[in-house]
This record gives sequence, structure tokens and C-alpha cells, in this order.
Amino acid sequence: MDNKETFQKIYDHLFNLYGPQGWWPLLEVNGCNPTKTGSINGYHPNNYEYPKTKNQCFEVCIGAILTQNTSWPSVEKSLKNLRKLIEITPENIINLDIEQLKEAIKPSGYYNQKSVRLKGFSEFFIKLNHVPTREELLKLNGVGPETADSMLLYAFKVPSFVVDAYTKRILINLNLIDGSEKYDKIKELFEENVEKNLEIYQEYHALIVEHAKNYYRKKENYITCPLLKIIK
DNA sequence: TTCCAGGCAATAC
DNA sequence: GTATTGCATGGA
Repeated sequence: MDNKETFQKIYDHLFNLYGPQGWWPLLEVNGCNPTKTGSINGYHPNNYEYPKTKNQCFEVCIGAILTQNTSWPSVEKSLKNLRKLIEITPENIINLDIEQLKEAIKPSGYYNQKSVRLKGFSEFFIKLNHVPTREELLKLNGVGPETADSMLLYAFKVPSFVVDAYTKRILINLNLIDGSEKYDKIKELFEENVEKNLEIYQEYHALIVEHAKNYYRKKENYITCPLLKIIK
């Protein structure tokens, strides 16, 4: 089985298991039928129009920074705390008192770093008059490869594949990589073998995260991953 | 109590 | 160039 076939089988299997994931979650989505995935919590399965506004685009970016090494429910709390103080716009983040900002985002952890980075990103976002390139994003303090790709894929709708710790863990378990590969190499592996399509890239990463939550938290569960039987 | 969560940057070797 | 460490809260 060649790589393209393998990556297609993985995608099909995960999609059949979990369905459309409705990423990236937003504080407010309208007209989405609640599903198992939970559009009531801001997910919007089968709707790829989001983010619909510049402020929603910004909200996704802010969430991408906040969710670094942190679970989404904690980020959601932070965003709701922020929303109580201000409408979430770059101007308002810049003008918000740093101590108030820290207090609001405390649930997501690393609040001393993240507060400064949010303000820095807001300055960048205000000056944007085009879709940012990956290189531009990577220059920003607090924006590494995963965050940059998440912003491109889910905020700016650019088909840039997102790799995270789960992705690497799964590929190692499936014996598709040996573990020495760096971020860009793994990203390349997906982009060479998966159809370059925004919706597919968005779903693929979200499905990997969902699947990994089920099978890749504890090492003893790795061997029970159903994908092992699929790609033989 | 311990471990980990949708990483990143600085420092050490 | 690769490996390690600090950052921090909250939930399992």
C-alpha cells in the first residue's frame, strides 16, 4: 500500500468514526444544528464558512495562542472571561490593562507569557492588509509552527496542514515515521499524500486530535488503536 | 499526589 | 544541530 492510499484510508476511517468536527470552535455560531460533536459549544460541523468576520478570524488566532499546551475547555473559559470585559478585537486587547488580561486568561496557563504575546499578535493583526504568510507568522513572539499553521488553516483558510504532538504519536505508532522527523518533515508527509483541499485539511487535523484523545493519552492504549488494523 | 493538555523560546550540551 | 528546561492552570 503506498502512502497516498494509507493516508486516505486513515482519513476515511476517522471520518466514518467521528464525522465532521466543526473546527475551529467560536464563542458564537448561528444556524448550526447541534450534533454529537457539539455545536452548542462553538463547533460548527459541516459548515466551513467560519470564521465569517474579521473579528472571528482574530478570535481563532487568539485561541490558537491560548491553546498552546492547554486543553480547549480552559481556553473557552479564558475567551468567555475576556468577552465579559471587552468585545474581542485587536484594538481592545491592546487597550486592555495587562493585569486584567492576565486575570482573564489565567485558566489557560502561562498567563504571563501569553498576555504579552496576545498584545503583540494584536499589533500585528491590526497592520495586516493581506493574508499573512507562514514566514510572517513564525517571526512573531509566541507563534511557532503549529500555531502558525493553525492560524493559516482555521483563521485564514489557507490549506496548510497542522501537525501536533498527537499527530506525531499516531504516525510513530502506525510505523509511518520513526520519530526522529521534525515538524516540517511530518507536515510535508501529509501535504504530499493528502489532496490539497481546505476542508479536508481542516477535518484531518481535527479528526486526529479527536482520535488521539480516545487512544493516545496513555501509552498502554496505543496498541488498541483501530488504525493499526486498517493500514496493514 | 501525579500526570498531562490541540507549544514556544531560551539555554545547555 | 539536538536536548533540556521554564512557563502555570485545571482536570482526570
